[in-house]
Amino acid sequence: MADTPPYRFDKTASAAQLQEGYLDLAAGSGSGQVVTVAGRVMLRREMGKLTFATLTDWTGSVQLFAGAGWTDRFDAFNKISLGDWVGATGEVVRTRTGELSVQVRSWQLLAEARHSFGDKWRGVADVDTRYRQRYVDMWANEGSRQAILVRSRAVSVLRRFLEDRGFVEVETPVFHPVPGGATAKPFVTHHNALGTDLYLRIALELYLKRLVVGGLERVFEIGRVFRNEGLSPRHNPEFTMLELYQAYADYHDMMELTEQMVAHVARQVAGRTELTYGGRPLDLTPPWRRATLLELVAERTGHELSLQMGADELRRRAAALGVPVQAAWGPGKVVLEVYEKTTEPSLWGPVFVMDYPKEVSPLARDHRRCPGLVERFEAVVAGRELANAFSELTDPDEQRANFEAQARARAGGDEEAMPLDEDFLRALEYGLPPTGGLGVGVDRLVMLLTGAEAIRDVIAFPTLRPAPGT
RNA sequence: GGGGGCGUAGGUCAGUGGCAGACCGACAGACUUUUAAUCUGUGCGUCGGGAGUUCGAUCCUCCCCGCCCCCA
Repeated sequence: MADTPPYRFDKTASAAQLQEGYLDLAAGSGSGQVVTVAGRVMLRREMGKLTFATLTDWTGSVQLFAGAGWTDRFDAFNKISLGDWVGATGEVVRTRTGELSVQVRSWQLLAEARHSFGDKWRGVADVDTRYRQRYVDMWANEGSRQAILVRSRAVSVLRRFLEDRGFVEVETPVFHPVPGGATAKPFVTHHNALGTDLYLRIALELYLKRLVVGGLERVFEIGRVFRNEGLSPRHNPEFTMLELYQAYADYHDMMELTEQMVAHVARQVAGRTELTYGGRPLDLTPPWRRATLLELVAERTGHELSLQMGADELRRRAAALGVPVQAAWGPGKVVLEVYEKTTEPSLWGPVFVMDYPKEVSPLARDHRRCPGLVERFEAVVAGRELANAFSELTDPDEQRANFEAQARARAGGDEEAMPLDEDFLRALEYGLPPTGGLGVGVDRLVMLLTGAEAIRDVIAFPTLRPAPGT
C-alpha cells in the first residue's frame, strides 16, 4: 500500500461501457475478454476468500470480483479503503447472482482517500460540507455530479444552437469603467497601475451592442456577471448570463428564438420538452403564451391599469390592491411594482410577459404603438424570470435622455439606477441598426433541466462566507 | 435588519437536569457468489464557544459564532 502511485494509467473501459456492452452475458459465466477499469472503490463486501467491491467512475459503477485464488496481493486488496482510487484488470464476468463484474487479476492503488466520503447509504447531508467540499458531495450524493454534467451539456447545446444560426461568440471585458446594462449594485475593484477603480460587470449588454455597431450582425456571449446582492436559494452574486444580439430583428424575433432555443436545450439534454419542476408540470413546447404585462395584471387583479391614468390614480389603484408604493415613483414604476407584487408570483408559464413601462426600461426601444411602453418582454418559466429581451433602443438622443432620467432617479436615492455611459452613447452615434437583444439566465435554465430548487445546486462552487481559518 | 429552525463520534442521526447513545465507517477476527453482505469483538466525543442558574447542565437562561428557511 505504500507503493507510490503510477504517473499514468491506461483504462480500457468505463463502467457504463461494460454495463451496456455485456447485457447479454449470462449469470455465472465469463466473457473471455480482459479489460482494465479505474475509479473509486465506494463499497466493499468481504466473504473470506472472496471480496466484492463496487468501483465507481464518472459513468457509473461496476463490481470488482476478487478472490484469494486469482487476485494479486489479495490481502492488500482487502485493505483498500472506501474512497480509494483503484485500477484493476481482469476478465469481464457475470456472477452467479447476476452482477456484472471484473474478475480482478491485477490491480493498482492510484490514490488513497484519507478522509471519509460520508455515510455510504445516506451520503453527506451537511450543507456546508456539500458546497464547500463539492468533491466530496459529488461522490456522496447522487445528482450532485449530474447537475454539473447537465450544466456542461446545456451550455454546449446552447453554443451549438446559436452557432448553427449564424451567431458568433465573443468575449467582452469583465472590468467595466462604468457598470451598465442592468439595474444592480456592482462590485468595485481597483487597478493599481491605472490608479483607478473598476467595476465587475453586472451585464454584458453594452459591449455586445458596441460590437453590433462594429458590424457583427449576430453576436453572443456566455459569461459570468457579478451583482453585489444577498445570497438566496435563487441568487448567487456571480452567475452566468447568455446574452445575444441580432441585427435587423425585433423582440418578436427574440420571443421565437427564446422558445425555440429553450425547447431545443430541453430536448437535447433532458430528452423532452415536457418537464416536471417542483412537482408541477412544465411544458416548454413552443409556442409559448404571449400576453402583455397589463393584460396579465388585469387577468389577475381585475384592474385594467393604464399609464394614461396618471400617477395619482395608479397610486390609488396600487393602494386598493395592497401594494405599497413610494411617492417618488412615476406611473411606470408603480405599474411594475403592482405587477411584481400581485401577478408575477402567480405566473407559472412559460409565458412571455410583454410591453414594460419605458420608465423602468432605459435600454429598450419605444413601443411602436403604445405610448409610455417599450418593446420588452420577460419570459417567466416555472414562476421565475428566465429571460429578458428588447427591441433595442438605437437612437442616441433617446438613450441619452433615458440615462439622464436614470441619473435623476439615482440622485433621488435609487442606488441601482444606471449611470450615464458616454462611451456607449458615442457608439450609438455611429449607428446601431435595428436590433433584437436577449438575455437568458443560464443557471436558472440548468435548474429547470435538473429540477434543482436552489441555484447553489447548479453552481459547482457557490459563493459562501469564507470559512474561518482559510 | 426582523421572525423561525439547526449545531451531539470521521459520516447519518437519536437523546436526557444525574456515568454520552444507535447505525454506518475505522480497527481485530470468522466466512468461496456478495449487492447498504452477514456475524463476533474493539475503539471512537471541547455535546459549536463563553457566561449564568443548579449539589450537578449536552439539556434550563443569557451573550456570541456558524449554517438553513421565511420576511424586509
